[in-house]
Amino acid sequence: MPKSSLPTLADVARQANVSTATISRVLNSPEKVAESTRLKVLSAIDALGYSPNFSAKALVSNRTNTIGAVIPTMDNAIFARGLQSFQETITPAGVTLLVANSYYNPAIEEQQIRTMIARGADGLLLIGNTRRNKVYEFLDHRHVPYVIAWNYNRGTSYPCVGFDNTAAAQQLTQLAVNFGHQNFALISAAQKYNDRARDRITGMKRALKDAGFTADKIPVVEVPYTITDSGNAFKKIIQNYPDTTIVMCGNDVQAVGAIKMAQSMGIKVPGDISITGFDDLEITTIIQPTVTTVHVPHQKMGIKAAEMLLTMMNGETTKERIKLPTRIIERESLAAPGK
Amino acid sequence: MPKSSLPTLADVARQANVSTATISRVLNSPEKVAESTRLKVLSAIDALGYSPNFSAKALVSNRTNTIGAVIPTMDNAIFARGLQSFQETITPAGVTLLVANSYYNPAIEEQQIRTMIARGADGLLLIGNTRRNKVYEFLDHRHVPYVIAWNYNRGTSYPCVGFDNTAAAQQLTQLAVNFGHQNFALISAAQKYNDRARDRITGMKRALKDAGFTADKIPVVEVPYTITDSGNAFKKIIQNYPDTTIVMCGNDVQAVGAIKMAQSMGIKVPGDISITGFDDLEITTIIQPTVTTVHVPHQKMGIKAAEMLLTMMNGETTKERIKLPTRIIERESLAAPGK
DNA sequence: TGATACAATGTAAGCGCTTACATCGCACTA
DNA sequence: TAGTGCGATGTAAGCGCTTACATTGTATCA
Repeated sequence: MPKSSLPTLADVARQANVSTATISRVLNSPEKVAESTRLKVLSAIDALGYSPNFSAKALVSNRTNTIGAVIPTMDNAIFARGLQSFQETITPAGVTLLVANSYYNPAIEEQQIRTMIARGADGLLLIGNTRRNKVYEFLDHRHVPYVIAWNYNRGTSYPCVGFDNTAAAQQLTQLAVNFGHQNFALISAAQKYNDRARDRITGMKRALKDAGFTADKIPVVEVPYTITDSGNAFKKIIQNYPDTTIVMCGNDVQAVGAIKMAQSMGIKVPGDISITGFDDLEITTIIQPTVTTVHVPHQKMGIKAAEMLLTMMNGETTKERIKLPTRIIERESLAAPGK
Repeated sequence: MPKSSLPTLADVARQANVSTATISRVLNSPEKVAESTRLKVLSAIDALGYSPNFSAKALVSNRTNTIGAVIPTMDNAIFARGLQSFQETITPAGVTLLVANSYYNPAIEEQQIRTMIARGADGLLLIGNTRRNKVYEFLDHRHVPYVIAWNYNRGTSYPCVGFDNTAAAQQLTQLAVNFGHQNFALISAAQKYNDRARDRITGMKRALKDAGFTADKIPVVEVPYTITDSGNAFKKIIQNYPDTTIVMCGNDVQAVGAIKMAQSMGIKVPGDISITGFDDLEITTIIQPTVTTVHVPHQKMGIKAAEMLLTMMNGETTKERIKLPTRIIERESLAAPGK
C-alpha cells in the first residue's frame, strides 16, 4: 500500500519560500501571520493539494479529535438513533466518531474500551453501568473523559445522562395494577450484564410488592430482544401460567413479539391478555393493537451525552449527572383484564 | 487535558534493560527475539502498564487500521444493520470503524470522505453512486481502497457489492401488472441524490412501459423515508388520482406510512388499494396487512463489503464487483384490484 | 538619532515509534 | 586456531508535525 508520497509541510514550505513553522501557523493560528504571507502559503497549499498528516499532528498535540462509542449493538433502534443524534452533535465540533460493539458482553466491552483508548480517543461514550470498577479506574488514570448513557444510576458518581429505568418501570406497572391486573408475567433481556433490563425488572417487582403481591412468585423469562425469541417466551408463559392476564416486556420489540404470538394463538390483546413494552419505538404504533409503553428520550440522550463529552474534552471537569424524564404512553395493548 | 505522562517505549526499555528496538520487536515480530528477553520485556510492559502510542505507530507505519464508513444515516434500519455486519467482519481483523453521515447530501458526503482520508483511514465504505467523478479520482490518487455498497451499477468500474435495484423493482412491478393493476402511483425518496431510489423508479417505469402503459403519466411523489411524510403523500395521491389501485413505495417505511394512512382514511388494503414496499424490513411482517416487498441481503452486503475492503487493504487489487440476489416476498398488501 | 518594543518569521528540538544497518558473541568448520 | 555465518541485540535516523526560543526588521518615542 504505497500511499504514494503525499506533500508534506516541508514541501509546502519550499514551494511558498517560507519555513515550516509559518505554514503551521497559517493553518493553526492565522492571525499570527501577515496577510501577504498567508495568501502565498494558501496558494502553495492549494497548488500542492496538501493536507496535514493526521497521525503526525496527533502525535505532537496529543489530541485526536475522536470520540469512541462502545455500545451493545447498532442493530437496535434505540442505540442507532441515539448514536445518530450523538454524532450530529459532535461533528460540527470537528470531532469524529469511532464505533465498537460489545454485544452486551462486559469482557468484550472492556476490550473495546481499551482499543478505543489505545487509539487515542479523546473521550468515550459508554452505555449503562455493568462493568468492573477497574475500568473506571483505568479511564480515570488515563484522564480520559467518559459519559455513561442510557441509565441514571443512583449511588454512582460517574458523569452520566440517562433516565431512571427503575422508576419508569415501576410507574408503568403501577398503571397496570390500577387497571386491576393480578396475574403478572415478565419478559426481559438477560439481566446479568444489562443494568437497564435489571432495573426495569426491579421497578416492576417493586410496584408489584407495593401493591401487595408476592413479587418473588412472578414468572420472569429472559430472552434476547427479538420478535421470535419473545414470541416463544410468551408461549411458554401462557402454557405454564394459564391464569396470566398481563405480560410486561422489557422492550417494545419483545412486546411486539408477544403480541404477534398471542394473535397467532388466538389470544386477544388486550381482551384476554394485556401486553406492555418499553422505549416507545416506532413499531409500537404500527402494530395492532398499538402498544402501551414508556417513552424514552433517546435522541436527547445522545445530544446531551455529546455535549457533556465535548465540554469535558475542553478541560472543564463537568461531573454533571443528568436525569432525563420519561413518560408513560397509554395505547391499546393495556386494558383492564377481561375487557 | 494532560493525558498524564504515559510510559513510552523508552521507559519500558530502561526497565527491561534492553534497547527500544527490542521492545518494538517483542511487540511486532516476537520470533526475532530470544525467549528469555521476551519474557523480561513482557513483564516490564506489564509492570509499567505500557500500551503503544497509536499516533506514533501510525505516523511511522503509515497505517491506521481504520476503515471509514460514510453512510447516509444510521437512522434507517437498512444501514444500521448493514453497518453492524460490516463491523463484525472487520473487528476480528483488528480494524476499527470510523463513521460519518452524509444525510443524502453529496456535498456533505464529499466533505466527510475528505475528513476520513485526512484521518488516515486505510479504506472506505461508500453507499451508492451519486457523487462527482472528482471524488473517485481523489481516492485513486491517494491510493485509498474503497467499496461502493447498496447498489450494483452497470457501466461503472468501481469495486462494489450491491444488488440491481432497477431489476428488482421492475420484477416487483411486473408482478403487480400480472395481478391486473392498471392505475399505478409511486412514492419515492428524492431521486436527485439517491441512485438507489432513482433506480427503483426506473425499474418500475420500465416494467410499466413494457406492459404498455404510458410510464410518463404515472404520478411519482417524492418524500423522505418517514411514516408521516409517506402517509401525507399517499393522501395526496388518493385525492388527486382517485382511480389509483396500487401505490408502490420505494421503501418499506413508506409502505407502512401509506398503509397506516389508508386505514385511517377508511381505505382497505389491498381490497381498495394495493401497496408495496422495498427492503424487507421487520416492520413488513408486523403491520396488518403484511407488506409485499423485495428482500435485500443487507447483512450479506455488509459482510462482503468488509471482506473486499480487507483484501484490498492488504495490497491485493481486487476490482471485484459483486451482485447479490434479491427476491420478491409476496405477502398480503398486494392483490388483484377490487379483491 | 539611538534606544525600545513588538510583529513577523525562522531555527531546531522533540513527540513515540519502526527499521535499516552495525555490532557482538558464539557455534561450527577446516 | 583462525575464519565464517548467523542469531540476537543495539544504534540512530527519520516519519510529519508543533512550538519554545532566537532572530530580524520596522515603527515609535524621547
